Amino acid sequence: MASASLQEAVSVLKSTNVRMTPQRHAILEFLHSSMSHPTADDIYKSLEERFPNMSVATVYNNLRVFKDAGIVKELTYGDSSSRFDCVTSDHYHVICNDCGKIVDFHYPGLDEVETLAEHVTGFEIEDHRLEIYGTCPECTKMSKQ
Amino acid sequence: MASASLQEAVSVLKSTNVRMTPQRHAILEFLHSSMSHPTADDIYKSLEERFPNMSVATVYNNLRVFKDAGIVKELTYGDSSSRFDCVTSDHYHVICNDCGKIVDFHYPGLDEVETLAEHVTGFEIEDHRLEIYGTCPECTKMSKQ
DNA sequence: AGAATAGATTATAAGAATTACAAATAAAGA
DNA sequence: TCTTTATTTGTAATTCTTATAATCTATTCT
Repeated sequence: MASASLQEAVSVLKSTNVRMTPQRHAILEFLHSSMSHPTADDIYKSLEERFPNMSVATVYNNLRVFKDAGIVKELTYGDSSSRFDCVTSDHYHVICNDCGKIVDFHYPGLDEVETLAEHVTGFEIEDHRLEIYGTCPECTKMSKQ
Repeated sequence: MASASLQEAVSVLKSTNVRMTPQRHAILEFLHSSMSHPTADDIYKSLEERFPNMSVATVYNNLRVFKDAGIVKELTYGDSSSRFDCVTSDHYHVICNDCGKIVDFHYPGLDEVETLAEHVTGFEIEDHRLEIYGTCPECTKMSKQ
């Protein structure tokens, strides 16, 4: 299942003038296999063994390429590093305010909101971002002790 | 109307053990008068004349104090600076992918999403963030020329 | 009011994340 | 295979944000 969406991502890239390099493939592979919404540095470190000479710049460059191609999303968090998530199915993120854990949350896309925003603001809407914040069960338990 | 919500913010702060200083008042004042979701640096620069000796650290410190008190929200954007928005009524943001313009968009709160997320994930949900991305009318016009 | 206490500000320096740049390298099509 | 052009690399630089310690100011207690 991971390999299917990975193949899809690869073919999306091929359809533009983006070349497939071993580094790119490895980054995509890691993103698709990982359920943990890794940071750029996570990716860099995880590929250190296979690509001892790879530069951090390569990771950032390619994440931007993937973002522009629409196959990867960036989740930003003020001071701390961004996290990256491959676009697979419609899902949102529930994030713990205490420990930072990110849990996927499946919910139908908010098309209605996009449509209304389009009418009200005159923008050509392309996308939206929804995140839900709270305290995860583990941290709740901790704080009650 | 700006002064009413400003007064409210001030009294929220007073109810905790947060002291009201001239700098804090000025930062709050600017946030409430500004419709532009300023960055920390915008705030710093705008108060340069009135407070020639104010430190950038003071701006950041106090924005954090305000965030913790729940009267200010931070909007984060990966590489670029965070923007800050005073919490007034229920509204979301529509953001232009080209020029970065931020437009307020009034929409009823997504309570239903929060409730469902709570049930599905077991989190104690506190909050959510929704942003809608697209191209503003001006940038759309530009690109069609 | 005056002294003590706790909180706030300032200035600077450090830290971390991300990008810019130029040279070297490698992919894809002719 | 050869050529063109995208990509990688390594490093330096930039930018945003925070840590720290000294100074200052507001509040509390007597």
